[in-house]
Amino acid sequence: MEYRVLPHGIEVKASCFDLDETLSCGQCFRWDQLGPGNWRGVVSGRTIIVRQSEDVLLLEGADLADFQELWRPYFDLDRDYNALRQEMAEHPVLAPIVAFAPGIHILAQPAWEALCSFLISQNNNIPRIRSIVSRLCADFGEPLADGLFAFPTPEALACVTLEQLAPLRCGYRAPYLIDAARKVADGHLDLEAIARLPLDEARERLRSVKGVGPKVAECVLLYGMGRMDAFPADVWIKRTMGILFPQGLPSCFAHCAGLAQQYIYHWSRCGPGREILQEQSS
DNA sequence: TGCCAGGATGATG
DNA sequence: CATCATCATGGC
Repeated sequence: MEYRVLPHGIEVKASCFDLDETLSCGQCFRWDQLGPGNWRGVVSGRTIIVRQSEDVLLLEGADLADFQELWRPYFDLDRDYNALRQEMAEHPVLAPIVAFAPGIHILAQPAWEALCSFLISQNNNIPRIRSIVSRLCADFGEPLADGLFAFPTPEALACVTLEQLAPLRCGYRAPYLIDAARKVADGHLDLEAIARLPLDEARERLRSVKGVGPKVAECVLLYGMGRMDAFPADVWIKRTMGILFPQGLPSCFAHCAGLAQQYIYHWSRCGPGREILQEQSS
């Protein structure tokens, strides 16, 4: 991964990365598409516009410190996705799935934001998740420039009442958010520490939050805690995604099951997987 | 109108 | 341990 500092931002050469695929595949809910290869988002209280043409990424307005501390890990620019994709492309079942969206990276989102986002996501659809998260930030997050808002802190949400959350229209999930906020704010749930626990212990800790079931826990682990080995392939991919692997699971699942899961999800939602899975189930 | 959407929960066989 | 109704909301 090469990069250089420009007066108006950071330019990165990122092979095997597609901005549109990465930001629209359903792993994040706070990016707005301004055009093809052109997005605006807020991460960790910082606003940015990102453009991509070919394999060149432009982080508009970011300085070197921003890049090193935030955007470089956020976009997971140091992982060898070429090798991962190649490994998956050798598998007969996984190959067409990976080929549908070969440029997906797993974003390293803030754990607290991931927890809230995927609490809201349960039994919900992506456009509505986005609108609820947007209202959550506008109502309880710190205002930034251009009418944007930071994601609200756990402390800010910990003292909020159900009545105050009502305008979000997030339904029965509102008490889940408050429970999570209180547990994080009072130190009962240390997300930084949980991220470093063995996978099964981290799971168990996350599940202590109301509304965090098997699915949400894996999403927080993968998208908010950098655990690429989340979504255990043997119990998850086969059962939940409805994908069968007659030749057995490819070896890459051992260390990047989460990425494979995201590929499969995107493919089953937007790609030919929709029809294929329907035929299988009927 | 009924069904679905990045599910989880509590009750019941 | 498996199944099942229920939960709030909005789009189709």
